[in-house]
Amino acid sequence: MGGRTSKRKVTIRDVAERAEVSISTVSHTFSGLRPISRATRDRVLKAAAELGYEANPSARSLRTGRSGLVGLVLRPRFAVAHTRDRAETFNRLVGSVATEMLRRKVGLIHVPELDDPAVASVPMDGCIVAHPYGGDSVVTELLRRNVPLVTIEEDPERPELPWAVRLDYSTAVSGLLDHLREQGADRVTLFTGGEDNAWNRRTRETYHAWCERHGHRARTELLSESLSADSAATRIRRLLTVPRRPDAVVVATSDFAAIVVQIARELDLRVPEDLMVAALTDSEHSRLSTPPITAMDLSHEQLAAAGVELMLARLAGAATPDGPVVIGPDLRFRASTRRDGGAR
Amino acid sequence: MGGRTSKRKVTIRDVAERAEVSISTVSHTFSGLRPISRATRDRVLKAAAELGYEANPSARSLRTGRSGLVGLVLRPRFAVAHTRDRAETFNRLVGSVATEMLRRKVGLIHVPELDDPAVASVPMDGCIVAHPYGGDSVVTELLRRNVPLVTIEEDPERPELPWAVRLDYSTAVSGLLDHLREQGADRVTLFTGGEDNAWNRRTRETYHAWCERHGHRARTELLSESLSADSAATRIRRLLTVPRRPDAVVVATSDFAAIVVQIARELDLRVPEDLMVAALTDSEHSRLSTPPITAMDLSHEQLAAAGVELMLARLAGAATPDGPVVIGPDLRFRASTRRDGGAR
DNA sequence: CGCACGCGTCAAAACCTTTTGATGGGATCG
DNA sequence: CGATCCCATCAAAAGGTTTTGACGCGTGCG
Repeated sequence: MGGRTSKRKVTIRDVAERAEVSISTVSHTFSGLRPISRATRDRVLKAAAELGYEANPSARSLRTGRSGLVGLVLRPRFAVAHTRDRAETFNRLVGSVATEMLRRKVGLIHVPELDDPAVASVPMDGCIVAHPYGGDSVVTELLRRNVPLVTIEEDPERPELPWAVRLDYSTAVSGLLDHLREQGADRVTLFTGGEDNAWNRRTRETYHAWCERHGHRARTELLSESLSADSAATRIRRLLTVPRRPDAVVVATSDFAAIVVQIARELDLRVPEDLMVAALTDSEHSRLSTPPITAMDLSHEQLAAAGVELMLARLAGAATPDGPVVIGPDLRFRASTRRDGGAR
Repeated sequence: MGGRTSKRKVTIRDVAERAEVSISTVSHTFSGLRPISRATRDRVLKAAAELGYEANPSARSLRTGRSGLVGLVLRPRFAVAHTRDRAETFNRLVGSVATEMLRRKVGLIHVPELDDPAVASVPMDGCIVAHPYGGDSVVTELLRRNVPLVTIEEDPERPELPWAVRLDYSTAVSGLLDHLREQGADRVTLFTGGEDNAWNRRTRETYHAWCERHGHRARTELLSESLSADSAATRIRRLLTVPRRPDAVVVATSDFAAIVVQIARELDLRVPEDLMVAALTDSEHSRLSTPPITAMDLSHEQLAAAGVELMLARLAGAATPDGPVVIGPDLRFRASTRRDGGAR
């Protein structure tokens, strides 16, 4: 290496010396907080450019108390999940939050760990928590630390937090159930997920309310997200060979919905004629299945955009909103629920 | 709010006062750099817990010169791309880097902007640059700043940088061309992308080398990634209605490959009998098309895993490797190139 | 002519850590 | 008993920035 690139970083002091001004003058030149004469400014700018000066971000945020960075925590640690369904959800969520942040030129940090003292904590001005659990410990911790918080989907135990974006499950899930009924379904069973988050809770609630409203006998089965494909298949097979089996199932995850379709074929049940299948989240599984599976798309992109906007507004000092921003999930009607052949 | 949560953050000084020890003793208690007696340690730990002390990350990294964070820059600003193809690529890449970093409990920062002085720079110990352009300006800047750098895919103008992960296009693309030839293709045209990155360069080079090796007349057409679907369609239509039109096309992006299939149908060309189609990147477009399109999968997950591992090794002080880590892309043979009906 | 004020600049404080040389006391060894 | 060493702790420096009170000088106004 040439002697050109020395190990030591160039600091504001180096610039000041070279421009023959004080340190504070250099700072003011960049911040514009105090007026600087034209001549001095030019000298400082020239010196800074020649030296390749770049303010040390740690020193800056130590002083100002702000880092210009926003944290992101994904609650179900999708990362450890190995199913393609969850990977797609994770990727879409992370990708769209990142896209939104990049567009606004604010740095985004994936927070590795909040509790573990062995893991260095990160300098963030605020934190977005996506898909918190009920009474989520990460939310608790962030509240304790006074870190401005925005949640994507609510913490079901903290409906009072107004800085949140949430999906309107009530309308969408009712719409889906209405559709199944219209298509002739009589015994709709819900295969719900086991994680305690808004998605599972609200869809379940809506299902029960809808059943009550329509005098439909509510029937739910637990199909934990953590099941392997094989265990899920075994369990599904059992659930479909029961007396008075359902003629329509709404499955939480779309990979399990695809398995339902597969098992149905195995059992010589035609989809949708003998069994309709719908999923409460959309992914390539539902789209590539034969027949393609009706699904509720969780609008991750819209959730992310609204969440980021909310966070930046909050950091900019906006007033506390009255309540969460509400986004409508999109229903994607496909062949797995259309007995009439797709007129809709 | 109760007076419990005061605005001021609790610092190491508060802990020291409460535990009636010096500041340095508190620091040593946590770092373990110097021995601390059992009694004192307990007192300090208790005080810290009661106060909810958390070291200020900025102050820490100012002092130590390390932040424990790794930056990530995606080079083609996929973010501004609106095609689903690019969104999927972006999501997969970002998602798998994030997954890999979370698994290792190191914070990851999406770097919003490196050149723009108006955008605050970020505290990172190293930076991963994915899919750099030839002579990439971001790479230049990072080298100038002495930031430890790892690239995912090489900067084509800087083949000498050993801290890199790259794909072995030579084998994969040759394999794809061999396959087309086996299936009876005689006039293979390459529809290449316009961006100057390793993917476009290396695939083009391999194509030309392969043509030379087999006495095949090389024919390439530029199909810029930035074209809208409509403009791409127009251009593709023209390219397929030329005298002595190709009987196989290898298309850079999979969304354009899907358009090729569509136009072929429009022109009454059967795929693959009259025209074979393959893509140099895989996405839902290629999988959902009818017929499904043969594609080269860019193994983003493997690239990400290797890139992250390389970065952490570098930060941990590993020796400079001899050369880039090489990953093999996966060929996904599908109906769009199988005249023999899928025996492979 | 005297006073107030605005402008451009400077010096110093503050932000919170980690690191390191120094210190004092007790144990160990010759 | 004196010299040596180790252990636990402390005080102070250093890291690079932003912010703010102060200062000197010229200008405008009464």
